[in-house]
Amino acid sequence: MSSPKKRRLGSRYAVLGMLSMGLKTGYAMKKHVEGNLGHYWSESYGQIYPTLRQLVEEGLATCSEEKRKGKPTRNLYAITPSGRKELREWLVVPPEPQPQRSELLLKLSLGDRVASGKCQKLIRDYREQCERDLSYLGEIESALREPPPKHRDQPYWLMTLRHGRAIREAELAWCTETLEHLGQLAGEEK
Amino acid sequence: MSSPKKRRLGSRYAVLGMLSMGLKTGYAMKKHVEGNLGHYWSESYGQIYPTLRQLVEEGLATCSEEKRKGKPTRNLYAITPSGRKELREWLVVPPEPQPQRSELLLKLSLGDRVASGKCQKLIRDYREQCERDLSYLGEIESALREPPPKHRDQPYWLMTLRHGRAIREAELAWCTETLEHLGQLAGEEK
DNA sequence: GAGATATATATCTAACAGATATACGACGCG
DNA sequence: CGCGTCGTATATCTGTTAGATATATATCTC
Repeated sequence: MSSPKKRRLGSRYAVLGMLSMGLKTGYAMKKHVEGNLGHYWSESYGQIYPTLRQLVEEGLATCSEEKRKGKPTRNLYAITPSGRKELREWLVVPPEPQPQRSELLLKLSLGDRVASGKCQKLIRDYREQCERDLSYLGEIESALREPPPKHRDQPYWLMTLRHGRAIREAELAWCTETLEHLGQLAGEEK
Repeated sequence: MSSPKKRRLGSRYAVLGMLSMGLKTGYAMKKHVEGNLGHYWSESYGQIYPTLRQLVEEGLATCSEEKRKGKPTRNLYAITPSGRKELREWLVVPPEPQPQRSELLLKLSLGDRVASGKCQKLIRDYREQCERDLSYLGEIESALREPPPKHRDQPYWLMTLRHGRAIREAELAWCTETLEHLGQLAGEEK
């Protein structure tokens, strides 16, 4: 009885979280994910809109129509006290290890099947991606630090940015190391 | 016309890759993923078995029944030349950035909504997970280095292991740093 | 001989990514 | 002025995937 039920429900709490930050429309949430959370979260319309409807059904959010002259009517959502309660309860549950899936590492692990130059290209492309990510993270960080507004969540956002930076820098170093190893491997088989 | 179609199909190529390593049954593949690939790949029976059947349909693999006295009949699979070809073609395609989803960072970014001790617990639990991962990676690595067999893929497997190590060590350092920041935050609000 | 563990196959549900369809206003451009 | 494109906003569809469960037999352990 009382099976543990490991459903993930990430979208549900991501949406609740954005409601708790004051975001009001599904569209705004999608934009926020793309622009600010992209380095550690992703969300699609296909999850956001049904989730919002479900949250309203369950009483965790409310919805009101805003009719605007000339523009299409839009739905404005807001979190309710029970929504805040459920969010807080979820926030303190330690996350279980998430399934890992790195297409890059899967490809690299099968590198013996292709010419060695192809593997090196894979790693070089990835290194460039990491560098692009790092400059993107830098942009978000300066935007976040600059003006005086100081959003209440700012210190926490900085922690997630530092995480992104730490990971990307470690990957950069790994790319360099791995390119050396691949070079040695190519040399040996001459 | 000719839309790019960004289907991921990771399971398809993971299974093809395992066939190319000589793994013969769905069960063996699942065990291999759990025991050796766990740090960068995951796969479930629900993907492995239908994928094997589909590969046979498409001529990328063959299947033969092995009847054994006393034991249930099992299906033995093998990769075909066209299977190897399709695998090699996929291996050299640079992976597109994969969707990121870190439940830990999502929770941390909303840390303002809970008592500061709860956030610190989240990070401490995660740090322990990283330490467990590191010792698990160390076990795989020593098992891989020890005897003389020297599987042809061994050098590539070591590269993926070094990746896992690099990431976990970076996360460990980030945990320590983040715990300090959280401590300062808790102190300020006194 | 009872119960747990390992081998082996198969299938279901719900969660999720990515794409597409629709509609309207604003903006730029020649 | 008309055209295309971009930004706002909502909605839905398809295919991929995670995780759980059902089944059956052999072997190992107490």
